[in-house]
Amino acid sequence: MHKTTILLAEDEPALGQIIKESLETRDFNVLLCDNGEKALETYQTKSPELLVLDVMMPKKDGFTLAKDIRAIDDAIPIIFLTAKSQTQDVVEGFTIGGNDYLKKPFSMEELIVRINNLLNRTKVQKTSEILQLSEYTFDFPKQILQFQKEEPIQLTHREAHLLFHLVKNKNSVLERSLILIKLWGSDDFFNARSMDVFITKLRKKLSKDNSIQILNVRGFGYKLIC
Amino acid sequence: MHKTTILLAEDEPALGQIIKESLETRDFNVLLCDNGEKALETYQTKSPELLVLDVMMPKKDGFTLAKDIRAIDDAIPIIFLTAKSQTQDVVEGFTIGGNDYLKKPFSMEELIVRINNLLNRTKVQKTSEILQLSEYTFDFPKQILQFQKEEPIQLTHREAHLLFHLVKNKNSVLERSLILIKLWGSDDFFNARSMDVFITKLRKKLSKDNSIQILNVRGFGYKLIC
DNA sequence: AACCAGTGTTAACGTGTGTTAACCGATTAG
DNA sequence: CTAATCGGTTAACACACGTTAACACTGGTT
Repeated sequence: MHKTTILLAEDEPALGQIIKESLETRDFNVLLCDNGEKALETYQTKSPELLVLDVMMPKKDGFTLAKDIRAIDDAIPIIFLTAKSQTQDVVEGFTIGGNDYLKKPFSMEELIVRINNLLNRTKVQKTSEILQLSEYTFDFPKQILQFQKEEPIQLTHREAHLLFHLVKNKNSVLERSLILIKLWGSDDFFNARSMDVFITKLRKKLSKDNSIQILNVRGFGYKLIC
Repeated sequence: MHKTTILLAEDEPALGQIIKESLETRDFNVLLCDNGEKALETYQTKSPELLVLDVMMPKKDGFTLAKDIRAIDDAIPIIFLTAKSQTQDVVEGFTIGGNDYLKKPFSMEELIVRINNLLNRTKVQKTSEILQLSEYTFDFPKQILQFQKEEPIQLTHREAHLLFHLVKNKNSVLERSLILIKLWGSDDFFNARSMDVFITKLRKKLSKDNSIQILNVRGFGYKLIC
């Protein structure tokens, strides 16, 4: 599965690391830079989808950096992290287009909310949600599974989601309880039975290619190998 | 020059007055209400362009109020003012669409930035109600659906509205009950059957391009993908 | 008034999806 | 070896949704 890549420019190492880790637990891919120049380089080489920029930074401050990047890409969402001392006028001038800002100190929840907010607005159909599974093509948004050039199989919503999570964690174990909570809302006996049924269904639908297998790891969960 | 009208719902008189005056110096027209019910009334009679709602209010809290108003208008920007105690989950659930939130205490600059931010966004989005759907062109005001250069298909009022909401939420799930309340006024058995019929009609009319599909999400609603 | 076309609702019936149950085999602890 | 547990499979089931057609209502036309 495609992780959204976020460029984080923050010169204070401790804070940068905390934010980075917090975002990573939320399943973002985070590129941490400790000054504006590095951030610009990283932006150009790694093409992140969203920027979180500290305003006060050595080498190149957040606003100047944003200006430079805006000259190349005027759509990418930018979130500024500002200290109290920053004058409001400057901030305001930048809060147009895909921009937002957060005043330090802020909670991680606030940052995550703003990130998701901005991402939702600029979200376009992600080609990366069409996944290749050996000889199968799995289009998650369309809930379609196609073996080679055969007639595509329409998956149900549940099937698609379950498969999606399996693929996301392919070749590593996906915990039962995790998926039960995510798709069914709670890990109880009945939901677990229901999930078994869906595993069976997916196995059948994936049976045309025997290099793909959904393996059970007793007591832990499932592992999709391919 | 046209002043933007903002509805401010805040039960604490002192704070409400401060916010009102600050916004007025920024050339906004402010309608101050000290509870949710009054705010709903004011909304209906005065048609403000943006809402600033305190979450904790007597009579009708900010979230409930927002839900009610969203049923009528799903585009109007809403900013919630939340106390620290508010759980982040609830807040997050509301920070979609035209919503944002501010945690108390906040500075006036912060509020003004967010207001301008949301106003700018909705302005851009509002420009065109002629929507492109893969190979189809959908002119919502004219209720016309055209596939490539073929003869345009005239949609009925209901069809156009239903499609409009699907398109607006494309690639994400549009809740059944939401649309039932918005288009039919209430979510009951018969309206639900009626809606099914319209989904069928739309599917037929959109069938020329099979990259467009209206997928059902059992128990939740529909997802238009394209 | 009688007719008609267009629109939306209701009804009847059919299909699809997810849950539950029943039964079974496999694995592991005692 | 035996019992307990976990997972696999199939089928039955309930109910959400799909489809078609008949019906009712509206407003316009003759």
